[in-house]
Amino acid sequence: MTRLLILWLLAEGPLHGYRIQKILGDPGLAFWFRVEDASIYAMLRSLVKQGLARVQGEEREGQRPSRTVYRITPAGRKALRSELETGWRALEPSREVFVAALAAADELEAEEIRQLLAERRAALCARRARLDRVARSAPSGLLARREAALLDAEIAWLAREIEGPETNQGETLS
Amino acid sequence: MTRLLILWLLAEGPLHGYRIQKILGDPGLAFWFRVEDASIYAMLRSLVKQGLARVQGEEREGQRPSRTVYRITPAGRKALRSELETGWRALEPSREVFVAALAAADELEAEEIRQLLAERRAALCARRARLDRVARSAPSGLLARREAALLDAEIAWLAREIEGPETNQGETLS
DNA sequence: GCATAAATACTAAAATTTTAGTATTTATGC
DNA sequence: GCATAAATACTAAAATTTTAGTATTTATGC
Repeated sequence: MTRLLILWLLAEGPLHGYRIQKILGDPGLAFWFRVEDASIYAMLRSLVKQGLARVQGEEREGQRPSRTVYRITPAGRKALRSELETGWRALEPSREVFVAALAAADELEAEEIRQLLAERRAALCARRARLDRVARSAPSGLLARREAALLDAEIAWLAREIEGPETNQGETLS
Repeated sequence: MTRLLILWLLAEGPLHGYRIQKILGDPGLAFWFRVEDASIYAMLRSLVKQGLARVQGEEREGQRPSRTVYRITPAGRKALRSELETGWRALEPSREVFVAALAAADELEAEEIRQLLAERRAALCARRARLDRVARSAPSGLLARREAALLDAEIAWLAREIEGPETNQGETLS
């Protein structure tokens, strides 16, 4: 994912690692992605090693440390296209810890679970409210509309789990 | 996530790596998680290193290679509890390549996008059908009901994106 | 004007995940 | 009965991600 994001940014013009840090840290993008600073630099080195990017040169502003500027290569553009196609088609299993925690629900008691689900609902509602504020600066409307649909669905599901066992007639929480 | 899953399985009794492989490979679990074989062995070594598990001994069946059996330690049980609590609370940004690909939608043309979205809808519908078959053997009902809610929401969203631009009056696809 | 905090531009090492195997043993088809 | 495929139980190395920094420069508060 980091690879795809960085190739995508480089496709629009040469950049240095720190600039990429700032771009990905902007609320419009950080809402969706979390890429550690160190991963950016590691990925840039890896792209160069694979011939997908190359060092364009060094830049310096005032007395600040100098910055290494990277530029995408033609091979990098091809790689971006192919990563995009596989990315669009990818149906990956979730890597969320929350999903693993749900699987292990039998380790917790029903009341504890209800409490944690309520906490999650509050957190998701907060994220939903933030989404409305960030949607305008989203890199793509598709992304924002999908996120809204998924958040609404999960919030509705949580409400059913928290309040619903009676209406679900007799279904247990785990 | 691998850490949480393996601690969870070990909490129910001593296991060898290959057994964990088989358990996680069972359709009931593999539907939700994808853990590479090699990660299991690496994680077991890491758990031992951190004192969360220990080697109980070697087992051997017939002429097959011997298996190293691991057992959770009290520290491991504590770690499981704490991973569970943080896992339940975790609100992680997605690591799906698809999301990055959506962000980079501007690299593709509208017609190409429509095509890819249709493919995804088909793939999600297939997964939705499989879910109905697997739900019974899910490690927790919470997991299955959440997945159903999210899949339905994404399928509905895709339908809107694919067919809807006219009804969305003038909204563009990206 | 001086102390403290924040920003700048990174790196090194550890942890984890992925890719690509290995070498043997048992099952299966003809 | 023999060849081939599949299962068993893993390992090594590369790629990637995370954690925890570094050393300087500029901004901010009093």
